[in-house]
Amino acid sequence: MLTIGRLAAYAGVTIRTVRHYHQVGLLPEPERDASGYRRYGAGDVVALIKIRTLADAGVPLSEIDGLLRAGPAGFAEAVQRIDARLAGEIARRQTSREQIARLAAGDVASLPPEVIDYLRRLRELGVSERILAGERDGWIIMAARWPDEVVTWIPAKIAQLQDPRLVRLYLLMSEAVDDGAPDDSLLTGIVDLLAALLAEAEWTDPGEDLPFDLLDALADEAGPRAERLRQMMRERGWDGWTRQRRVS
Amino acid sequence: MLTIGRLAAYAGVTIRTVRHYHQVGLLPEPERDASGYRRYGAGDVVALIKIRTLADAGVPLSEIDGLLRAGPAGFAEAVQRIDARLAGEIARRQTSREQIARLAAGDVASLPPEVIDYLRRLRELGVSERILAGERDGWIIMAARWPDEVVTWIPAKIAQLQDPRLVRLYLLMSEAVDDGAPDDSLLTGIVDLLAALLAEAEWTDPGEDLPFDLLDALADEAGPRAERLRQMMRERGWDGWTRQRRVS
DNA sequence: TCGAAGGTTGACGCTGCGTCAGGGTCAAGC
DNA sequence: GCTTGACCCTGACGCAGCGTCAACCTTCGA
Repeated sequence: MLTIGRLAAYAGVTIRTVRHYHQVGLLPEPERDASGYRRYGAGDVVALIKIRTLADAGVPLSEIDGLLRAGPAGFAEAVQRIDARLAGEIARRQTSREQIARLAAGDVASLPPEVIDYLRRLRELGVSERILAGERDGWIIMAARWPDEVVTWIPAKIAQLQDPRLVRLYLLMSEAVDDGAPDDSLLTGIVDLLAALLAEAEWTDPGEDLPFDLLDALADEAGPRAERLRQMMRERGWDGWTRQRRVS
Repeated sequence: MLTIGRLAAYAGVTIRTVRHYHQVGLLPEPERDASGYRRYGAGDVVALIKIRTLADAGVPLSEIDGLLRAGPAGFAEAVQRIDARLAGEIARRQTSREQIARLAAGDVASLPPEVIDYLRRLRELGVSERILAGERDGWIIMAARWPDEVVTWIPAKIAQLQDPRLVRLYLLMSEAVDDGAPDDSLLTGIVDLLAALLAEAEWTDPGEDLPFDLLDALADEAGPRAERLRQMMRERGWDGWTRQRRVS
């Protein structure tokens, strides 16, 4: 006759595990001795080992009882199911590993390499890190919702960078955000340039259902200076950030 | 300004998930409007997407906050840790798959192939399934505790099967357990044969710390007939099942 | 004005035990 | 007979990451 501790030791589990199996009905409660101790027999050792064998193989406890009672056919079928589940879990973790590998390479929010490349170009042009962070946030939102489309927008964005006036705009804005207290002439220069570019060409509109309001809000959240610029633009008849429209 | 539902939709998560992140402090609670609704900004969308990116990559929620605040070095180190954890989980599940593959082939309690082979030989000799089940249970106990040693005992066991008297003993016992009410002459024959074999040669003793008492108990749990046999053996001066000793 | 759709807090459920609290029991040495 | 240490008992919370009620309030469109 065995105590619960010796039983557990034979099967290589903890006492708590044995009691848990009693609780869920996986292992029947044995007789008690006069002092209330559980007393086990050799058959319990075998039963417990069988349970552990299946549990170690990844079978959920809730299915083990059925498996032990199943015939060869049911057993084989259940084994199939469990193997498929394990395979799925492995696959999920493998994609996770690829994901975090990409995260380690890029930044914290896995963007497609094309976007990463576009951001790199901006940085090389001397655009401020603050502006870059805002750009990246915008792309993060877009990439989350349209992961396949964003990469198709990139060539046009890169082509736009050929225009030295746009580059100059970016640099002026960089100066504005990095300078503690930019004078009004800088802001005026930005607005002039922006208005000129807008007047010249309608921006290519990549789609109607895109969350421009959200991206605009993102820009506005950058701080009071952004709002000031927006106000100045509105005075010249333009509204919005990511899709400017003529107003008034 | 976004409601919780729209925020959740942007990030591709459920409302419950967003609230959970608030609860654990992963995402800061936003302002409320007059009616108590949470109002989110675009920055929250970005923050939530970043969180989900890491969570989808298998990062535990408790580590995500630290990761988002970490510098490149800390980030890389954390990524290393998480990747190692994922690799471990994958490895565990792969061994699980191998395990259940073996279970599907053999029986419910993965025994080493040598033992499976030994049991197959017994079955081919015509030994009863009931006896076989008992034998298998015994081997299960042994294999659980001495997985490496059991395979070394098998050759001797197989060699013993060359003795036609031992085979005959097995068959007589099979008859005894399968027959509803075996007559005493059958039991006497078993005891005679067993005593003769014992008298002739000491069984090879595979080790001192083996749980003979447990195996004996296992045999006894087979039912009253086993106890009867043991009693008859004791009358002839032998005790125990798996390691018989002379008594008196 | 009404109903559907969306929001609020609070709480339990799931897996497989680990761990703590607050005891009783057994065997051995003094 | 007493202490000590190793066991055993029940009961209950905790863990990760939400899903899923329940019971109620708000907003919006017809």
